[in-house]
Amino acid sequence: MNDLIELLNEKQKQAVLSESQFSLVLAGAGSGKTKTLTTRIIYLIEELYVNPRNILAVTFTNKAANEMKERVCSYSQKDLPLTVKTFHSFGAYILRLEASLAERNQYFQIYDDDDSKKLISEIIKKFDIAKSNLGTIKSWISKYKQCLEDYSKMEYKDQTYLEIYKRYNKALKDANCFDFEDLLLQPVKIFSNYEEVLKKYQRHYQYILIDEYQDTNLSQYQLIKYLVGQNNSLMVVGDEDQSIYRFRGADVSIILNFTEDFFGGEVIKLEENYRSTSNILNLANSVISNNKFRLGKELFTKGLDGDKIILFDCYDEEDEARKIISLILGEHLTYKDTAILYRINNQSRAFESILNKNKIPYTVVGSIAFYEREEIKDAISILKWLVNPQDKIAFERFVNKPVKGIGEKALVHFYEESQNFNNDLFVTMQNIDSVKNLTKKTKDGFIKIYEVFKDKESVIARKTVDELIDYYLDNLGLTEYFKTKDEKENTDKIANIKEFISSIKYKTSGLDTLLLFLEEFSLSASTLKDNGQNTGTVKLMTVHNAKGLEFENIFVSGMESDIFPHRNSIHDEEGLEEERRLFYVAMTRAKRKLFISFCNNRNSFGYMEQKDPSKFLYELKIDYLELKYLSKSAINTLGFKGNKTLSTNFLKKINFQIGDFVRHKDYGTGKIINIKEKNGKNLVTVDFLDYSLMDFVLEFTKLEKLSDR
DNA sequence: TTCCTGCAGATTTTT
DNA sequence: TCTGCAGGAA
Ligand SMILES: Nc1ncnc2c1ncn2[C@@H]1O[C@H](COP(=O)(O)OP(=O)(O)OP(=O)(O)O)[C@@H](O)[C@H]1O
Repeated sequence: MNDLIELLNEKQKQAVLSESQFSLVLAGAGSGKTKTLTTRIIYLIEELYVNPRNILAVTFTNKAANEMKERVCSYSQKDLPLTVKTFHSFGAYILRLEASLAERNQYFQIYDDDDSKKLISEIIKKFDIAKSNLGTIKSWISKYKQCLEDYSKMEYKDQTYLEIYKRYNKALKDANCFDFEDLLLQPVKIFSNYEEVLKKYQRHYQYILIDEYQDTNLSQYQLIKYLVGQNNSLMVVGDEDQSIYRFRGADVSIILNFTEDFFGGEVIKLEENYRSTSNILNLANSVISNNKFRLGKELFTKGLDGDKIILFDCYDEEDEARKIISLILGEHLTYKDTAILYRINNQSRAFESILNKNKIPYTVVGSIAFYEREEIKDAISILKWLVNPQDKIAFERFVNKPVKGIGEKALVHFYEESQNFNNDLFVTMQNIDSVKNLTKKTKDGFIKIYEVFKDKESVIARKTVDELIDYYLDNLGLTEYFKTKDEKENTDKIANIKEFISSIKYKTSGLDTLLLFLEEFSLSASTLKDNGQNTGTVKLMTVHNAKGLEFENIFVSGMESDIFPHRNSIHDEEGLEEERRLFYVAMTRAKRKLFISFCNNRNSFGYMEQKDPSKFLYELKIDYLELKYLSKSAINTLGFKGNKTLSTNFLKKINFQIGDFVRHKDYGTGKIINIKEKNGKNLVTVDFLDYSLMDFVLEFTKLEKLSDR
């Protein structure tokens, strides 16, 4: 144990050994907050002989939770029963045990945003509300739950919304489901209503530790406030400059008010950064210091200056991807130590396609796109409905697929009758004769479904999760349905299902495993596929997803106005400052090399749009920058007077040779017949099939290469 | 009442 | 480029 502690600096040690009941570690990026928290857990177990059962550690993502637990256990070299979860998975865990106190049973399922939206859209049909308001209402409801149903906190007040809210919750209850916000709200309600239950959990979790406390929202805070009783110890760590989840209700003032909320709390500040070179740190600091709403803090490193940060501009997003690739190859960056970060998910497209073309292995981290495919959602819905036959949203995904005459109206009659059977849709099918107004065809459809599921209990007991998916997709006719679709529309649905099935780790049969699988899927679908096969790949992710991570080499891409800061966040100062914090988080992920790029044009909905550099780029201090790959015009625009010349060498390296076939957006396909230098740029001559010869300045033109080498 | 097709409109960030 | 859904055919 001492060996571990000796590796820490004085401030970190102070935190690990702290005897205060409440303590806050407030420190900048890369100062070892997570490491300190983890070491403290080990210290509690190994030195203070705290029973691991009595420890609750809360992390921001499930991945971080697994890693933290893994670290603690590997130090002790055994599987310890400590609880490391996200707020949401902790909430789900409590609800699973106390479901009846929240009017559910233990088989409840968790609705994702899509499911919630479907439920809401059913409800607003009965109101005079346009479909286009669905998104607004969904976020209103989320917000209302996040602030613990405090109507005075809602900016927009509307009695109709409240009425919808009531019906929505009733529908959730009838479906025996919770939405994501419920996972926090309902435990808080339980704790406030049932004192003896609260006491039980207070006794259980004597030591509570929370990472990334700056991104806590009110319901999470209240949950902790309840859990921390007279005798509980609490340590939180965070950095107000890294608060980036305001859109989810995160409130920085919660961390700033810590010493008042938890009276007498000790505050420990870590000021030494162990992650980044000093150029990276200084550059990041030059940006974040533009924020007004911050405490301001010291952050230094004893490390090397390191390389200067390379700032470069690109013609468009594909050019950006190509340049990043040539930098990765040119600078000999190891794939696995390299991450490309971006503001919005769809920026990954260009990177993926160009990385693919160049056969560079990559992993998109935290992308849920795969799990949002029709076939995957259908498979999951079947499983969800198997354990929870009250779930209409799940039922509707497969009940009429392939078509068997069960439409909207038929379902209305069916659901009406289901109320007499405790909303159990399986039992309702069993009693299909009592459903009125069904045509013969429709009724036969229901009977068909019933036949497939009538022995579901024994099938669940017998089959593993992957076998269940296979079995029911086959029997419901979905496999056949997808096969036909694959052929007709040239999709890969069957292949996707195969891939999904093979990624399932659970290999035992039975209801318990199924429940476990579904809970993990609902809470962290995006990390499911992270199965160790991703070593040796370049990582692609949003900046939000990079929170808490570190890489040797970081590319921060798409630093353009409207994207970063995002156009929807620039209307108030707080939004803008949050975007700046996001940029700060992005830069401080880098240990050794940092690259920042932006495009002068970007495709959006098939149109090429001209782009301006992000306003944050003007805040970068030139002392820490390497501008050799930045175009002259960009140097002028950004007001960098360094006046370095553009390296033509760099661009040549990327690609084009005489003899290459290329495609131009307007002129079609052609062959490069000449390349020459002109004013420091590359002038290419292309012989187009449908046009005559054309000259282009390579740097200013989008030419797609058709053949490789 | 169900099914199919063409077209308008969409993209912030996530547990 | 992709997707959901309105509107009309069956
Ligand atoms: N005392 C130390 N000596 C050497 N390395 C350290 C020390 N403390 C932390 N580190 C290293 O510094 C890096 C950053 O640590 P950690 O991720 O815990 O920081 P953090 O404050 O949680 O960062 P962030 O807030 O940016 O997520 C890690 O690689 C960690 O191993």
